[in-house]
Amino acid sequence: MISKSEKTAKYIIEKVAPLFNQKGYAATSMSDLTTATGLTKGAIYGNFQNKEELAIKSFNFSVNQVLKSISTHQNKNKSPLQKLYLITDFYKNYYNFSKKLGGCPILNNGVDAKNQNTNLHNEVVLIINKTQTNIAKLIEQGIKNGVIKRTVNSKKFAKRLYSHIQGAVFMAFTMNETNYLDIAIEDMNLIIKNELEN
Amino acid sequence: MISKSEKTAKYIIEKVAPLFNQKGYAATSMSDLTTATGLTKGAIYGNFQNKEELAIKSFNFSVNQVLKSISTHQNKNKSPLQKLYLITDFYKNYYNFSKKLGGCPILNNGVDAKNQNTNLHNEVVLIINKTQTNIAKLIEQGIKNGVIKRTVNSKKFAKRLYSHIQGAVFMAFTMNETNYLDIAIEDMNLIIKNELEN
DNA sequence: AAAAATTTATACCATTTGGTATATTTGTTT
DNA sequence: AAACAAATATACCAAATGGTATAAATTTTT
Repeated sequence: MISKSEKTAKYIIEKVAPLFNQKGYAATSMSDLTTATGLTKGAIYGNFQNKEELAIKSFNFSVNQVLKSISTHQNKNKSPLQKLYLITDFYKNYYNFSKKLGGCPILNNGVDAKNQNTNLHNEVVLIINKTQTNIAKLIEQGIKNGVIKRTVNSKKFAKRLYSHIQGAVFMAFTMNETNYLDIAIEDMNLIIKNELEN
Repeated sequence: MISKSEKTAKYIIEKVAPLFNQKGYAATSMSDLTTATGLTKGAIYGNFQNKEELAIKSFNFSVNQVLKSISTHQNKNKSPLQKLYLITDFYKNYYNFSKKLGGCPILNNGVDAKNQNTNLHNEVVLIINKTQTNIAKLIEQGIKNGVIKRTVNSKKFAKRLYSHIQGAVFMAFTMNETNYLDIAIEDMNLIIKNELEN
């Protein structure tokens, strides 16, 4: 059975996550949160210990939106190599997708939390490591299956891919130009084709 | 003759720029600024209209530190192609270099100002456009000199290079791992060699 | 439906926020 | 050195900050 507070806790996070994502931890005030939810401080502090806990759960909520969507997208193909192409393909629409979340949660919280909120920052690092590990695993699978060159350094490639994508995400958002994503995707697809494929 | 206030204005900016860069505009309070400078609000508001003006001037100060350093580095060679290599080479030490500034001002303010401070964000866009134009000009010079392939799209390449670098800067800082920069530099150098050089 | 437990709203707290008016100090001219 | 101007410090402002104690309302259990 789902309790009342579990429901409202979820409701609060949904309403509040885009705000934290846009404005950052410190710049998002309690009054921002009450107006966004239409609830009072009592309701918020009744469901979360403090602002930080809410911010971290909001970040994880936003990130999970992204991860779930990537995962769904990747289910279109079973080949690890094609799953890699589906990652770059996912980011074709990432500007519009993440705009609904208030921007890319990894980028925004990575920068915002860096010198402000250690716990939140650790959360970001965790997610990045997790994602990179997943990419590396795909490559190792591809190597096993014989579709990816045995010489490829899986961890290094994961870093390359992630770094490349996040750079394009940053540029797309600050310059308000989705073109940056297209360019990076083109780049990555070529790299996968030329350097990975057997 | 340099006036007293010009001196202190400069002093304030120097002391305050890293703070704004680290914490962001909204999260940097006036009391942060007074403690960092050892001055009072009176002194600060006597030299700057408001927090925003100081933040923008601080950003430009930080960015100029970067631009001047790149420029000096580039003076080591006159060939436009070599000047491109000197850009990627500059970023080899960018982690330690920009750490002194409180992080990469472009990255930090690009993300922070995006949904918070339009004027500051416009400043970031201006600098990025300026830098990309400079890169594009180098390529066009290289084409004229016959060292760079005539087929290269200078503006597109500038975007690629900038995006690639900023991605590595983001990853290096959030993951606290300079390795990301090395990987991106290796990548870019190869791209320059394989796609640009005649 | 009554009682108990949970959840939300209200009213408050000390502290801090960006900003200003004015007094005091400092530097510059005469 | 006196008079003037410029720059800095002090004292203040209303509004907003994150957070809490408690009262009121709502669920849940009996």
